[in-house]
Amino acid sequence: MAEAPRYDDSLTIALLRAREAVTSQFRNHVAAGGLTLPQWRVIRALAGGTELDTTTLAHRCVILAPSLTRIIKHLEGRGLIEKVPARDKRQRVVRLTADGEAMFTEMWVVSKAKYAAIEDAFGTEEMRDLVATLNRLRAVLEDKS
Amino acid sequence: MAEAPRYDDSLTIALLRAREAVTSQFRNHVAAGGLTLPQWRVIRALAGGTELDTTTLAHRCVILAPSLTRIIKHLEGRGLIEKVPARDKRQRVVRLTADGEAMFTEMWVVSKAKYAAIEDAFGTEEMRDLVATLNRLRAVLEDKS
DNA sequence: CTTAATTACTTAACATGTGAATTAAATCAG
DNA sequence: CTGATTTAATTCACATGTTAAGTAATTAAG
Repeated sequence: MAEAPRYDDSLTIALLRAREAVTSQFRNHVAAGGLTLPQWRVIRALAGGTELDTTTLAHRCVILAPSLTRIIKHLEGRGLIEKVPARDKRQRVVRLTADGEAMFTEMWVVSKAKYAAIEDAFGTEEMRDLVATLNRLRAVLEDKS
Repeated sequence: MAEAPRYDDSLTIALLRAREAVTSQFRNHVAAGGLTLPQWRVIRALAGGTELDTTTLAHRCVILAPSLTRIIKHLEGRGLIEKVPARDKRQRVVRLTADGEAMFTEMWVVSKAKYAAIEDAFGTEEMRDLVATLNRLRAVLEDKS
């Protein structure tokens, strides 16, 4: 009979749960603005007049290309982002519209406060350490490949 | 003009990337067995003759109920899990079939080795600390609610 | 015992995750 | 300059994430 593996101690499960715990702190807020969390990540990445192509945007927001195609279409339809002509005509470069910047500015106030509250509850130094540890884990795994 | 927020230092992004880095170590392996990662989590949770209702299973595997409904239907159709009569007729209690146990046993060998390799590359103690930290983060956030 | 409230799960609708195949544009070899 | 290769996005097909609504069974209130 196969041993019944511990599961609560699993790194995979711990990461899933932690991610859910953190993102759920923001989900209601961005939903009140009619956005999903992936959509909000895109808005945030473009804030402040930043112009980005799809590949860079996908990487920064941790969204796969097919999903990003749909999200861009959606946000463009809502008038929150717009295309920018690019030298390389294969690329789709986008930026926030004035409405998009306004949406970001309005949401960012509360979003930043929520992030600060998490930092406050968990510990500023502990949080910085955790992010560093997570990035180191990623670096180690990417080297293995 | 809104300040352009740092993004690589974001806890949310770090968690997303770390989760992706870890799960991607297993995705190809379970895909070779015709399974997705959520499906594999279900199989694993039921390994060793464990019988579980949908709610408990959903919690342990970090899968939402509607997704689990579909996954159970899928795995049952493949003959890897089966229903168990329950006193409470609202509940759906399931367990692995003989085929399901065989599938788990076969996949678990490699899966366990891959997990050990991660532990080896990242550090046993560091990994235990990381899991503990992630669980503490979750506890802190759940208290805030 | 009967009905209201609760619980466990399912269904529905839409958004995203994921891998494979496609299309269009840029780059490269000859 | 031409054809082969590579690159950037998109499209397709299917699985899961997410919320809200719906159904059936249990429990609780009277």
